[in-house]
Amino acid sequence: MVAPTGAKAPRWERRKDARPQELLAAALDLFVERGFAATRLEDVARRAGVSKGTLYLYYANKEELFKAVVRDSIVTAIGDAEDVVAGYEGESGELLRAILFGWWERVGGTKASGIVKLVMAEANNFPDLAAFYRKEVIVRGTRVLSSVLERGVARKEFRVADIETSTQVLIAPMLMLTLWKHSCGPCDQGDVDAERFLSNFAAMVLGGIQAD
Amino acid sequence: MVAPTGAKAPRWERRKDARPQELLAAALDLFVERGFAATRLEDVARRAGVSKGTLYLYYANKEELFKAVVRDSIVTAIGDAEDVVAGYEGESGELLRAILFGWWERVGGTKASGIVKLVMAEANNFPDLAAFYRKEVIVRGTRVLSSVLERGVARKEFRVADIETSTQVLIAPMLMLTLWKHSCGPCDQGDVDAERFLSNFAAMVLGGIQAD
Amino acid sequence: MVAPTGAKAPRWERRKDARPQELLAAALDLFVERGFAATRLEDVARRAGVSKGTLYLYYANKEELFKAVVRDSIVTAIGDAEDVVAGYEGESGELLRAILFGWWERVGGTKASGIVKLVMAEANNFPDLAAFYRKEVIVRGTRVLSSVLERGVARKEFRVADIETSTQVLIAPMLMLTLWKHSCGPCDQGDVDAERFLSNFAAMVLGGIQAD
Amino acid sequence: MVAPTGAKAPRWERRKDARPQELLAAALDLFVERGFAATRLEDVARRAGVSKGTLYLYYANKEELFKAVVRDSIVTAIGDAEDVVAGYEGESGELLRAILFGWWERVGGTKASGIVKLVMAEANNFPDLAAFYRKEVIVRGTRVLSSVLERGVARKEFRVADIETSTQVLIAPMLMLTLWKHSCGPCDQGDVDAERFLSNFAAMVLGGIQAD
DNA sequence: GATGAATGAGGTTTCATTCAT
DNA sequence: GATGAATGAAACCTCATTCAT
Repeated sequence: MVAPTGAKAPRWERRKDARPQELLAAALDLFVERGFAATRLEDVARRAGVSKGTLYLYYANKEELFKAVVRDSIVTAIGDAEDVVAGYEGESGELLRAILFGWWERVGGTKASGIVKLVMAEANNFPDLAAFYRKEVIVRGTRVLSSVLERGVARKEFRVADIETSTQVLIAPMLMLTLWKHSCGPCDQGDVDAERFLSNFAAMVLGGIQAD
Repeated sequence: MVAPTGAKAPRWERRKDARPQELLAAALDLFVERGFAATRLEDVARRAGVSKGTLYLYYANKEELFKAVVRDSIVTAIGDAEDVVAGYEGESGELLRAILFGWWERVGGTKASGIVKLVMAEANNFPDLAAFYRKEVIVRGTRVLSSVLERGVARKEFRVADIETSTQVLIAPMLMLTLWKHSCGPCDQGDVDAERFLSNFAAMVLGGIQAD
Repeated sequence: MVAPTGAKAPRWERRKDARPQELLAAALDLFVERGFAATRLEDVARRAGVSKGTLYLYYANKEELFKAVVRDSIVTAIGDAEDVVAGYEGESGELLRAILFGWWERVGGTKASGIVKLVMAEANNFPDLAAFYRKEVIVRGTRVLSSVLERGVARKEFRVADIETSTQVLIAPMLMLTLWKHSCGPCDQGDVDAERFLSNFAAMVLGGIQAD
Repeated sequence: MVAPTGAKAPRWERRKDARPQELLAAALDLFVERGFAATRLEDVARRAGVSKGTLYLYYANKEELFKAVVRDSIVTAIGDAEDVVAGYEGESGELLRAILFGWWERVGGTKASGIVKLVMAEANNFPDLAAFYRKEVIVRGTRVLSSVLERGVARKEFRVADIETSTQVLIAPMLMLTLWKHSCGPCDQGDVDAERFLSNFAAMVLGGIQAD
């Protein structure tokens, strides 16, 4: 017999704590695979190994589940990026590279990037989701990048004419890279070497904006 | 401009002949606006000014309607491109420019480009549509471009190492341009100047492959 | 062969026109029998001899169906009463009797009175329905009665101190009578002779308010 | 006031004993507010400050909980009335007044009267509840009143032709008074002065049946 | 050809009830 | 005793498709 106090976490309790993550993982898989409207909650539940009703213990409805997936997979990453920027002490070029590569590691290069494609495809049909996404992802994501540029300018490490435009220039190819990854089921194009693309891209951008 | 079907068709008969076109136009609008699954046939019918039942007189089901839209808006354009290539007498660089600009005029720059995005977003959920699209659009479209390159090589106007890869290199930015146009509802980026992009693109490509 | 023009209404067309009435009748039956929440639309449809989906061709949802039932069974009666009052030429005491008996004939004495009970029981749970009912039934119904009293006063046939209070005094026993009819399933009281009750009631009231 | 179960029960044990009462109070509140079907057991449990599972330790299911509420709020009052009648030594007119006022104090004038309305509204949908209510409330309640009348007749204090009918005559206005209290959310009538109504009613009835 | 009424499978959501801890 | 996570039947509502007229 083992000492019953404290050490032994009951199997079931562990599952309970893990439930939300299991559900989010299953939902991410299916949302990415089928889109928002075509994903059936029963399938999400089954893939997570629970019943339909259980899903509703954790998420009030389909939209809330989707928001939770977005938060878990993207918003969190943006939050971390914000923290990195806030706490960074070094050179701004390094910081920009770190942010771009971090994004690829956490979002662009993972299943989460499928969410980006999904939103593009279905946002028209679900205005509430579009509003949520715009506020939590587009606005916040844009702000992080802008803040890095501003930091560089303030420290005289960057030289950019217009922060807003420059931010868009940074975002566009990232988006492209993401779409590329997800749009080639029916296109049948070869894969892009994302790492090399990112490296080249960072180099080009920094070449263009670094102060000297 | 489309040549009239027959010179002596009475006016009301033209009306009847126009039915399919009106249906296709309505369907294109709605498919592009809402996607395949989210488009309701009743809405298509209403927009075309007919009843739901009438739609089924012309198209056996939703998928057939979609295929007809694709044929009408994209496959026809590809067919015309094939004809142009087959009948072309001039220099291959000119031909390539004509094909690229023709694509923009007929597809990329029109509502039809929304179909491209739609297929990327929903092909997973409708394997039959994906197969159709691959066969009628991807394969044939790729073949046209390849044939231009082959023609250039054969006439010693182009110098390309690998036809297949070069074709992909041609297609990729076209696709990007298309997606850009349709994916920025939620991205909120500014518009791209497509004409200039195309011109630059054509110049770059031709600069890279032209024999001298 | 019969002349095909005009005269021969096709069987099916007749059914179509009759559909709403059949649905309303079925819905009234079930709403009265089971209450609003406990009535399943599938049962309504089945009782009307159609499928679930058909019901939605005529009524957008459960609440709209209920409103239609109320309109068909009660609001219409109130409207007719309004017309009677507006067009009446005779003595006000006669008019008041006509209104009270008309109400019993059209509502109180019919299945429609079950709606009154239903609203009392469930209005708390369905605020939209309560608002609708208050506006279309309570307010309008009260107004008709008040208008009769006002008419009598204006023509010096009635003598009432306060129109509003007197209207309530008229309504209360009517409501009681209605509830009595519907509340005795579980109460097992004997039936009340409604006609006699109404006669006595009208006599008493008129005795109390008639000018001389 | 309720006599404590046992003199030496420790305080926390009293807490435990109080559980059922807390549950019954919460259930009464919600049943009266929303009706039987629309009341969610989770809400009952939460209002009583326990978990949903705990509720099932005390009551096997929703119907049993409802029966317990009826027993606690109405049947007990009837039982007490039975005891009063059985032990009464005085004049029967006094006894009848005591019974009627006792009913108002314990049931008609309290939340419990909402149960009466609820049963009228939903008994159709829950035959078991209807049977229970009929047996425990209608029959027993009727019997108490009948027994008072019989006592009066036996002691030559009352003079009634038909016990059964007279009992109904007694019950009817009591019921009306109850419904009045609960049915006027949507009716918007002013309140009735219940005490005065009861006094008058008792006087009228006694005037009618008292032997001299 | 044209209509539009009718269908019914399929999706989301709710909630009484159970049971491992 | 107490908990609350889990279940799954059932209800509302949608829409592609059919078919009598």
